[in-house]
Amino acid sequence: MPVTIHDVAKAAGLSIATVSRALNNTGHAVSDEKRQLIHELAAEMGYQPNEAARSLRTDRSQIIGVIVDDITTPFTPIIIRGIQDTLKAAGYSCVILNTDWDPEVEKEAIRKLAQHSIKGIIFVETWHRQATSELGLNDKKVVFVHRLFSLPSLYSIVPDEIYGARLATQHLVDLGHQRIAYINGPMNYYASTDRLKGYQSILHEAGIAFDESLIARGDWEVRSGFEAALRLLDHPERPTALFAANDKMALGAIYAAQKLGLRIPYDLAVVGYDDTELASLVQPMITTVTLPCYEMGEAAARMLLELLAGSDDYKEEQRIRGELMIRESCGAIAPQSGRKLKPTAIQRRLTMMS
Amino acid sequence: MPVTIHDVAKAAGLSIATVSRALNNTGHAVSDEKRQLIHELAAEMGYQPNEAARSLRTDRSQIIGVIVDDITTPFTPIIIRGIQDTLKAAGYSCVILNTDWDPEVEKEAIRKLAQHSIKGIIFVETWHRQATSELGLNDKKVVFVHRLFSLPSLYSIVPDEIYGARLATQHLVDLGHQRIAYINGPMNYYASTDRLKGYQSILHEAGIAFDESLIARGDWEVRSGFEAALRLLDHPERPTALFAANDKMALGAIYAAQKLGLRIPYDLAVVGYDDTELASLVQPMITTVTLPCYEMGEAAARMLLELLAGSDDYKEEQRIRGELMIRESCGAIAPQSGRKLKPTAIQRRLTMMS
DNA sequence: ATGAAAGCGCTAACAA
DNA sequence: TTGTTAGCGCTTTCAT
Repeated sequence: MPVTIHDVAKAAGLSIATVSRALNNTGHAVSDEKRQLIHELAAEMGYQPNEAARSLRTDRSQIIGVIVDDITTPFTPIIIRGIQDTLKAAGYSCVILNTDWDPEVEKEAIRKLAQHSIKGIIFVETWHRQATSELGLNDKKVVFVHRLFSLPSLYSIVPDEIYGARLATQHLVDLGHQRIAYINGPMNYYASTDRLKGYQSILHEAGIAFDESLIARGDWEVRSGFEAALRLLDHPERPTALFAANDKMALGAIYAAQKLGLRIPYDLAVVGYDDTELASLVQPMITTVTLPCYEMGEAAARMLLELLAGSDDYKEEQRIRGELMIRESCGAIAPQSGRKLKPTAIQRRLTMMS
Repeated sequence: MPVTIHDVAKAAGLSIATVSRALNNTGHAVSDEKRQLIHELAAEMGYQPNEAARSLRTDRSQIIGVIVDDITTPFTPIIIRGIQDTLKAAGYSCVILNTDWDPEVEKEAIRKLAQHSIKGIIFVETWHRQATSELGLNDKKVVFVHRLFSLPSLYSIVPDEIYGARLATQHLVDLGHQRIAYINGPMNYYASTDRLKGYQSILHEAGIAFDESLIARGDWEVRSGFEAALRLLDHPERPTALFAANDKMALGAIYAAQKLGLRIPYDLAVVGYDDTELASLVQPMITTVTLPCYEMGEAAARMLLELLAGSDDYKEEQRIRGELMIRESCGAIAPQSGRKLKPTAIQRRLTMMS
């Protein structure tokens, strides 16, 4: 039988009201003496306030719902960690619900959360965003992270795809490349359209004419990168560099180049995107741009915390920047590039392996 | 203002008790007519029972706590999905808490869960198992999944490592290999000791003498597999096959072989373990044994459900079997192996790529 | 500064 | 078959 506030009150010879006040650091005055006594007793007796009773009474819990579409992607768990760490520091816990891209399951999840006098909800990569307006969720605070398809919206955190693509492309330009091919992802992803924009903007700034024939489209998978690169490298004026919209397609491109007898990075420099584990595991290790998942999670949690704290100004969509991870596939650390960068731990490891 | 049971009762012209009984399918009799009316009304009004009130009253919630050590491994999210899908079908939701291998955080997590009249807890890969006995968790049902270091115990679900290693080794033996090297993981993992046992048992059954000089140890990372294989392949009687205790080390071994000018799988057949995404992404694609994460999650959830249903017989540790994924690195599908297997979709894809 | 008491929404024992 | 009611453990007015 768990110890209740009554047990503590009895032990202290005080009323439950006083115990509650002492323990909750409410504004209400409690003499230091009794407060101290109560705290000691509570700790000693192992008193754990019953959260169900507390939230029944106050209609607020310290729980945030996190609804994710797919917990098995490489990105989602990291976003969750960012959210959880930030929220934990503020005294909240998370209920994580996985919807598996099923709008019905998502509705059900929202219903579940609504039952629990949840304070707010963070949607991760959620498809069925329209959920907000439905389901009497109006009063709850809602934040979105990592929008994949839907329109830009208030209260959301997304990666700065344009910036990331600019980083990648600029790096290739800095390395002296003029003919830079680009393998894009499927059309309906923001990651595709924005990364293309970033690529184009750097080309423009560098005074390099945009060449449609240097663009191909894949479906994020290795295979599609392989096939796209095969076509791209068949170009009469073969590109000397290639930027792929994700690491898997970059890997496919590397395989294609190797099949054609081209050496990476000497005959073709390759840069990927996402910085998935893959990028630092394969040979050559892939230079890539990080998707700042952890930071996105943090930002989402912070935004929700602000909302919860009563800040009622509209929150604009917030873009989080990733960074360039220079590794082997781009040639930046190869001796003949003319530039010697201080090798990172990963780069040193690589050197020893090859 | 959310609609309560009182609102429904008033609308139906009945007492709240009747509404409660109708909605909860309790044993208590309710006339079909009123039951129907109540259900319609509840749906129409969007009635959501307040879970806090319900669990305050009944001291039981439909929530299961899932405590994981590291949500960012490739395995944990899949285990979670297995747990969640199974539990959801039984009407439970999960609270997922990530401890980041910190025993203090774990204690805190358990405390948090205890406050919420949680029904049971599933620990995933948890280091600090001793938690069970502490913290007044005695009355709660607890199940463990994927023990990494601790002793075998009741109420736990683990992968059948010995079986998996037997699968891998037998495959190599079937392919005609006699000198099969093995790269093990760190000593303190069950995955290491048991996979070694499986390897040895097949050798024994095949009448192949165990040769200590064919064994090396890595730390699960690519680099260690690379170095281990370099040593192993330097053997006067070079092994013709190599089994690595995980996919990353298998990849390292492949790199080592390639560096030595050996062709995979012709000069060296390689089999990995875990079936991480990596295994089907690299060239050559790695033959490997699956770690049945989803099934382990399912089994854990089922075990907890049984416990919750009142089954009070002790549950022995349950071992879940993975399966062999035949791909390129072992030579089983190469023409000169003398055996032609029906290629899987993945294998077909691979053929097209090489 | 402290206590008494109401009541959050619900379930279940008891009455009718 | 239905209704009345106590009370789960807590916070928070209102008294004192």
